[in-house]
Amino acid sequence: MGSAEIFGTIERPRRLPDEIAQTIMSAISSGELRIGDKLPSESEMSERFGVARTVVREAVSLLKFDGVVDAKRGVGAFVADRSERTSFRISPACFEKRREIVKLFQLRTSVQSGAAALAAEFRSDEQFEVIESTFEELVKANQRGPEKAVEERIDAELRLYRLITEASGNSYFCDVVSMIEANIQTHLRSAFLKNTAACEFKDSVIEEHRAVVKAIAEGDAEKARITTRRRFANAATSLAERKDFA
Amino acid sequence: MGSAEIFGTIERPRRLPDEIAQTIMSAISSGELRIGDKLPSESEMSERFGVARTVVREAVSLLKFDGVVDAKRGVGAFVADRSERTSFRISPACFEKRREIVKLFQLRTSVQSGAAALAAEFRSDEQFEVIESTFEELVKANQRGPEKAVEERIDAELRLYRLITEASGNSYFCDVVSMIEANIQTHLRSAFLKNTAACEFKDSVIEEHRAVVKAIAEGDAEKARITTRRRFANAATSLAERKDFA
DNA sequence: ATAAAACTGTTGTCAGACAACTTATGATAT
DNA sequence: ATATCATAAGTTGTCTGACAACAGTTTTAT
Repeated sequence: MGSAEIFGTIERPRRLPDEIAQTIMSAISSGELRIGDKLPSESEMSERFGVARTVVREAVSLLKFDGVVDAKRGVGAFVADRSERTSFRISPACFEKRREIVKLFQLRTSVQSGAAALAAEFRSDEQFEVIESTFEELVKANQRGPEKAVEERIDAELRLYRLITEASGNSYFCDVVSMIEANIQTHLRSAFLKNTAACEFKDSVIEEHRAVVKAIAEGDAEKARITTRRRFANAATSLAERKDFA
Repeated sequence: MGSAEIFGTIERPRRLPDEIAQTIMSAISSGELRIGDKLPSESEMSERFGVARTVVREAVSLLKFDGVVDAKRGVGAFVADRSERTSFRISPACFEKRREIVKLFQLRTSVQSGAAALAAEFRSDEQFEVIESTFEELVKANQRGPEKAVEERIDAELRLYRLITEASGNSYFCDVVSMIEANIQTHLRSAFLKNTAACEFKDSVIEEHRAVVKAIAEGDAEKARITTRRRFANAATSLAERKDFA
């Protein structure tokens, strides 16, 4: 447990453009820069931040690509309307607070249950075979005891729901889920990987998984939706009840 | 209707870095560049594409920011694992095909119904008042006839579900929904705005909206989820049945 | 008074340079 | 021959300066 405190959060060598993009972005979301406002010129920002103009350009280029700002040659760069945005991104900075993770779990639950419903409807037989065998792996890992097969268990769990999502036939679900999943996982892992796994190590959890797989086997979209939601809602609850959940 | 064919899709002055980022991105998603592969050096790409290195840098910087590639100084840039990605983005290029819009509708349905459920649970009374009055505006606009208040009707509809999403208290839902919404809307608008609106101009639709609002009023999360899903699933169906849906 | 031209400011692109860093190669010492 | 160290080459990160393309404003010429 102490290891988390010894190392703390790694501080990777931040890139200058990312840093500046974040700065501008927070100025926008804080309301300091409102919709339609003109950003300072690249030269001015380069002076103000004390970096080269190329760095500022890269930063602004990120925001343009996300549709956060809109630049007109010869005029300037302006804060775009929120509805112009073309990306959804999870800022790593938000993960200090447990509330953020709970919110991500809510979104995950919603999306994942929708994916399961589609999977029940549109899966191919080949896809289901892989899903079923992955579930069997999960069961087997679970039988080996709480301490032993932690990694295998988590791995099988992740694979299972990734496969289900892919079976939905909708790549948008895959993209959203994998992104949320990755964020939750990394930030949870670094904090208390084993405890989390051990805590969720119950037969009732396996039964919840089984219900999902069964619903998909039967092609029952509605049941797949409900069972998936139940599973993830319970996961969120058991997470929220952890006292070591900083 | 002809106007859409006369003008076709606008071709805005593409930015070079965006173009190159897309190129690299498609090389990755097509499997030409696999996970862990090293990208050509910036100098080499700048030669191959016939652009300055700064342009290539901006392009790569976009991909780095999205977590699609990971660059190490002194070594090179490598294709990252999919799970490292930190953004979900809808590529505008995908909108030629109606299937893509249907897929987006599926995701929208899932997310929006989850947001409605949360809204039913956590909304404040102030928030509900605004939701209710917006619904009243929608009803009023609807009563003015199919041809007259098209804009008002669409506007009220958008506002209504934006408010509901905000009432969920989870900003992630807002971000995802507003992004999907914007994409669907713009690409639908340009094609056949009025017909779509007129086609969905039925009292039954209003009743579906009313059911959602009622569920939120009662604080019934489950009912809010179901009614919202029904509404959006029907919208998707009526869209898919359009013969002028290119 | 009006129209054309020059000027200014901004974004987009280009070219070259150096710093920081990693890896591989070759030289040197044992 | 082997191990160790110095050197060189290659790559990303940053800096500097310049010019092109474009929009808006001011000045000037008719």
